[in-house]
Amino acid sequence: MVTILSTVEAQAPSAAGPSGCGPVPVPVPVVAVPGPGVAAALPNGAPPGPPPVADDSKTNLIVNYLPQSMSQEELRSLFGSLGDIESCKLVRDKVTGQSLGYGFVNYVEAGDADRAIGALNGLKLQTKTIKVSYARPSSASIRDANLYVSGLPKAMGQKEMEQLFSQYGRIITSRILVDQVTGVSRGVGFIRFDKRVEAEEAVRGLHGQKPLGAAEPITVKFANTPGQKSGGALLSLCPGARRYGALHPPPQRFRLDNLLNVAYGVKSPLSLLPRFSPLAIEAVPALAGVGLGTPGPGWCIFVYNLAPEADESVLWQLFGPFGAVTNVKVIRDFATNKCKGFGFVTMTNYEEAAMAIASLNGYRLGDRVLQVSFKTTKQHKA
DNA sequence: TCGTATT
Repeated sequence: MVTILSTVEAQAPSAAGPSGCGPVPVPVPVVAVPGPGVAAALPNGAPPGPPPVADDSKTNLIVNYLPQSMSQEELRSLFGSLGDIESCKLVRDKVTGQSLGYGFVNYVEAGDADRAIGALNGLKLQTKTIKVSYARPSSASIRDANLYVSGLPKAMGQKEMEQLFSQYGRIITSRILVDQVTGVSRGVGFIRFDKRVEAEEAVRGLHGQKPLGAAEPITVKFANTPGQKSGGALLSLCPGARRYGALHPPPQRFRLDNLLNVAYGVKSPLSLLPRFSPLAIEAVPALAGVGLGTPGPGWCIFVYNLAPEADESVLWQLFGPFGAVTNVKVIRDFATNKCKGFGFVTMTNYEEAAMAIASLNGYRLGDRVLQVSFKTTKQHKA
């Protein structure tokens, strides 16, 4: 484990991840670094060129679309399974302390950052699909670059909207809101530009304009910032409610086939899943975190019949969709570093853990059938 | 008709 160090501020310029939402292929961004124009020696004899700013453009990741309940420690646990972490920060609301749903992970090694993108981008955690990409260098010029667009033709898709806006700058993300039932566009979307000046230009150029063939003009304005409310009464401040847990949203109805096929590309019909009931013996709320499971809060789950190549990200992918996962561990042979066939997962909430066990026990992962259960306590091991 | 991407 690595001690948390202060985040390095300065970064060399780099490209950001691709535009678009959700799990998308992440090309390794390479952008030429605009160097200083002059290379003259300094009076003090110091070497010419830029000051020795730390270049974390290849180690520092931004993680978006994190579940609301995910803590910084869980973020560290998730990404720490891929390599040593230099720093890790979950961004929170200054007033309430609530997660803003994104964070930064800076690895020691660039190769680990690259692997983390490959392993964790698109990971499903509860209701979210996280996005992992290289962080752009922090700068005031990239803030407040998010636009709200309404009045879009219902037939306009994300791609078309991007085409419309891309003439004004580089698009970081875009989204069109759709009716949850019908899936039809609500005519409302968001465009985040790389630079605020690009967004400003887009407002000037597109607000009140009619897209090609459209009947109505579109509205283009800056989107609300996270602090602003959009509708109902403002939630009362809850200074003490920084820790999730008690007020966890109920588990969703999971589509295992979707959730797991995305992660593994395997076919596994729900009909193959065992359906034993998650027994009630240990289901005494007051006893959560004791008895079964580990020291520390949560429910420890034993996972057996993992492949030798299994790593922590596999366990995150398997259990993350079911609810709050605080820790995962693959047990490896010391000499070979291969998985010894089993591992452990800690989940915060009993109901979610029980659902994960009920769903994943007997699940076929590749050519293996997993055995999943609550970890049994081996007492008195001195 | 406003989900949450720059520490």
